[in-house]
Amino acid sequence: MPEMPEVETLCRQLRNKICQKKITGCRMDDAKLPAMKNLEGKEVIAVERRGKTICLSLDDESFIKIHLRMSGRLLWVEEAIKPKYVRWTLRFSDGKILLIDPRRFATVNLQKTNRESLKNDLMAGFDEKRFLESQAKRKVNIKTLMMDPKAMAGIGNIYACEILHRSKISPFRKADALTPSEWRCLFKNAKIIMKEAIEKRGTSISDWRDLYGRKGEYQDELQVYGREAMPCRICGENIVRVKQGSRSTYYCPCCQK
DNA sequence: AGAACCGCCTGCTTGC
DNA sequence: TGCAAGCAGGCGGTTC
Repeated sequence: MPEMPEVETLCRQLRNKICQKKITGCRMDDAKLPAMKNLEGKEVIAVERRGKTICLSLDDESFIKIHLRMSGRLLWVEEAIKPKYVRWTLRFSDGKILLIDPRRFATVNLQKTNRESLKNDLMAGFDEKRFLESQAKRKVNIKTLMMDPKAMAGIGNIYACEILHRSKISPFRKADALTPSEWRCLFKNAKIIMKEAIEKRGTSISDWRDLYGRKGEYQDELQVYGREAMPCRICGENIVRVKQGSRSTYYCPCCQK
């Protein structure tokens, strides 16, 4: 499932592929998605990531917002092929972008404003002081907090598990019990892991593919996610999986306190 | 107000 | 083998 590194990978590839190009057509193939009329002739002037949202800025000051949710993918296609589960097509003169989404959770829409904040995006304008003022007193599990998009945008289940493991913090700890040095450690490792995962073009543990259909390589670096009953690469203790809310959390009971 | 829970979706895996 | 149940989970909305 696409999280920040995967969405960032797509944004970088989209930027190279469609900036300064004019849209030549748009087609919805899912009645759930809103019709987006009169896109023909508009030019894409920028591609931005805000949390896990992809923003295509157009030359008339409107924005196409794409959120891939669980199973969404974007694929650049130049030939006349038609994969399964195509929900939306955006055409350019030299090819087209397909939104492929078996589970139909992904959303696409046209907006007049770009109001997603960057202040809670770890790799953009993240404001640690502001974050701690608003979040550090909360009585939720630290892992739940990390996955709250209003608190920390872009972190999903895989990277939340990985960041906590590298920070040696138990996923059961309440946010209001973390010490200042633990928060610093968490922010630092989150940024490091995001950077490493972006360099590897994301984690293809299941169906993630980049704009050109290629797998990422960060799945080879995972320390805990998907490694239930396998030995921790740090201490050798078996990795444990538990349910937190409705989500699987993987952690090392020996390393993470 | 804040924490917990629900519903949207459907392909794939597991169990009888 | 076949079918049903269970699972994957981001996130906005609802409930407690």
